[in-house]
Amino acid sequence: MSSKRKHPSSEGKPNASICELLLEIAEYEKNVNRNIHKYNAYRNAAAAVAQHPTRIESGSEAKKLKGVGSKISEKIDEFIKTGEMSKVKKIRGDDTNVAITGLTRVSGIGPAKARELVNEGITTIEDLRENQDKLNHHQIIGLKYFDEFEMRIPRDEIKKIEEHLNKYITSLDSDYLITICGSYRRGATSSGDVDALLTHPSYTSESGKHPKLLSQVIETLKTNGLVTDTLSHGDTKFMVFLARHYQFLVKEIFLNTSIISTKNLMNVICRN
DNA sequence: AATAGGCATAC
DNA sequence: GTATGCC
Repeated sequence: MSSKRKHPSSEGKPNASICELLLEIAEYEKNVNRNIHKYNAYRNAAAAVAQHPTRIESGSEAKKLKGVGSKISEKIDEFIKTGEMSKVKKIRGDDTNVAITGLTRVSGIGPAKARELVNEGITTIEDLRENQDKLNHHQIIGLKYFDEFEMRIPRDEIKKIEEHLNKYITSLDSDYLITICGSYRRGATSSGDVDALLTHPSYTSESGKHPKLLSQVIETLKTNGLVTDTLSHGDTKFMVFLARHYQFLVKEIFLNTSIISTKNLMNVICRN
């Protein structure tokens, strides 16, 4: 009897390294070459490879998978024989690719903005700090909290955030309810951000929009020091940074939080 | 694993 | 108003 327990490294994902390399090429095609079709092709191939239950032994074996054609199977073959893909080696050494990928780490900067900046000679985060006039509000906040944005948020801390959010919004109206969704709701032990759903029994999609209500909520969270910066703010959805004070107030960290509408709720809840 | 839709911005 | 980028 082979163990019931999974062996994540060997048994679980036998082709993980091939998969990762294909995804790296996919990102390159999207971000640098604006080639969404090649991007999709590499993503499809990576998904097929990831799904394959046994270790792929040759390019021709890979080619049998739906989504893996001649070019990608050649790359897989090269990897199996030499331990690397020359294409990946090349894109890792491509200055433009490195710059674009780096700038994309800033919240609010996607491939299009990153390309634009690189074309102007702005290639690093340091360059960005000198050229904030080229950024919109969201991107400036993304740069300001660059490090905080990349932090993971432990589950038990999100639980505390949920309590704080509920405490403050119920002081506005006791019928408000905050529910944390996203990866937290799916049981993750840590999350990249906090997705919060705000509901109230009297304010539904049937009862029309209530643009003032969301403004009140944000105002309250600001007054209590929980919200420090606003990235976007509409009638039904807003994105903010939340401040969380560590013990002794030695350190503050900021969390990217989006408060989502009932429509988006379906997106958040349905992915499992 | 992939997608949907709200908000910001430029035109 | 419409299109695009971003999350």
